[in-house]
Amino acid sequence: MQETFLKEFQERGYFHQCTDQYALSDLMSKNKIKAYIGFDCTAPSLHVGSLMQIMCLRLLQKYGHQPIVLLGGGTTLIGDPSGKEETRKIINKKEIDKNIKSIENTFKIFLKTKNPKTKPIFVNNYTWLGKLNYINFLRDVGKHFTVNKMLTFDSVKLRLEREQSLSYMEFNYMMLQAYDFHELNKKYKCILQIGGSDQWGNIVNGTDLIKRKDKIQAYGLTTPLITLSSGAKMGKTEKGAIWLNKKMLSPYDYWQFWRNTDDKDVINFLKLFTDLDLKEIEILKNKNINQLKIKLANETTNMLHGLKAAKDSELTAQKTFGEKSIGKNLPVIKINKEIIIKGINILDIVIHSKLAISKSEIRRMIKNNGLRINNEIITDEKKIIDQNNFDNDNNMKVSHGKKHHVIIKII
RNA sequence: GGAGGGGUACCAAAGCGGUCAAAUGGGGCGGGCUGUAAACCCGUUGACUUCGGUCUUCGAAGGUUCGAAUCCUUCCCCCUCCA
Repeated sequence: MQETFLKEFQERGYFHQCTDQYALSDLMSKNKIKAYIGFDCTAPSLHVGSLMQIMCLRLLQKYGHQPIVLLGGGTTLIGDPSGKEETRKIINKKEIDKNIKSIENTFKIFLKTKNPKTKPIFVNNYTWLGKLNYINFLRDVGKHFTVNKMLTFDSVKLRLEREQSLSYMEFNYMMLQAYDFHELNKKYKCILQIGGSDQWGNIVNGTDLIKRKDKIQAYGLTTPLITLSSGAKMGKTEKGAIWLNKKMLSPYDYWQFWRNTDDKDVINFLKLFTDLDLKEIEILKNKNINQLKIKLANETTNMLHGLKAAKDSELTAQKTFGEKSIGKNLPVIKINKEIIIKGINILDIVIHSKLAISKSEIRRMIKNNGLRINNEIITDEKKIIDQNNFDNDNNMKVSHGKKHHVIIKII
């Protein structure tokens, strides 16, 4: 079998379902196509949960196909009920537009933008959805949908079964997404939509609509939902989402996220989230698991934040966890010289460091031996911090547990 | 519109006049073991505190009471059945 998009797609573990695998494979090995993935714009950044989709777009480029990135300015106004147990809060258009700009920048990092044949086409479905006329839409598009069938889709069925309310607005979401596909097909000859497995229903509706309305065969392809070995959903952690944006999550924290991957997930993640050759990964398998995690963290961080950020993060981690010294990529919090000369209570300086949000929390940390200054466990909540706690470079390290460290620097 | 059920901390869920800052489980955080892993064990999980206590919290606002998450009134929201 020749090297094709679909082959690597499967080998890397991106494949879940396809409307017609063989026909699509055939088409894609003979022609260069355009394929699209839609993204929600509910936040100013995507998070790791969307990374696999982004990797799919990169793979399209690798094989000479052109990705269309649909930023759902219109559909985000409605809210996709797929995979959600309850209605999301509705956000306004202004906010969405701001989010779109920010997210678009992320794509420009992940995707190659030079080659005119494969550079991503950015579209915002508000452009066409915003103009729709209700009566016309019902006549043109609505007639192709039966409520009987719509009720059988998981996004609807699950809500009904769980007795969670589903508004009429959300109920219409799948029609809008189907219409998006039709629109992109008409405008750009886009023939394939890719999405997470929870998008299957929405995608199939799109191919159906195109078939009925335009008599064109379009395809749908879905990726599996990635859950960690622990069963948790990818992308959301205790501290919040793993954002693909350095303003919202520092490169060091991003690196740490990957560094802390469960043993059982490491090889899969190398396949899913790095560009490493599959043969290379095969060889790497025998390496020390912690070396592999570092490799994974370096590759992923490099892809998003650049080589320097990846290397700095590795070095900082090495210093922090290996030598227990101070690495430069740790977050730095500044403090005024006068405050330190006077002396400041340990509780106040930890609040200042943002490692905790309340003094009670710090008292608890101290009680549980979880707070350290320069690697020394703090046992007295009345301790006063002054110049003597800082090194020659005016730095002091504050640690919350083993993993959370901050540098306090006198200015 | 009618009848019923319900809204409790991050989530689920108990409590139904004082012993309630509120059982229990999950999640989170910390500690131990280890490899910055998993599993397991232990502690902790409203805020402030001079560690004596003080303040705020059981959908919202009022009221009864020495005392309310618990009783009453009004309002808001959710669910089920009927129309």
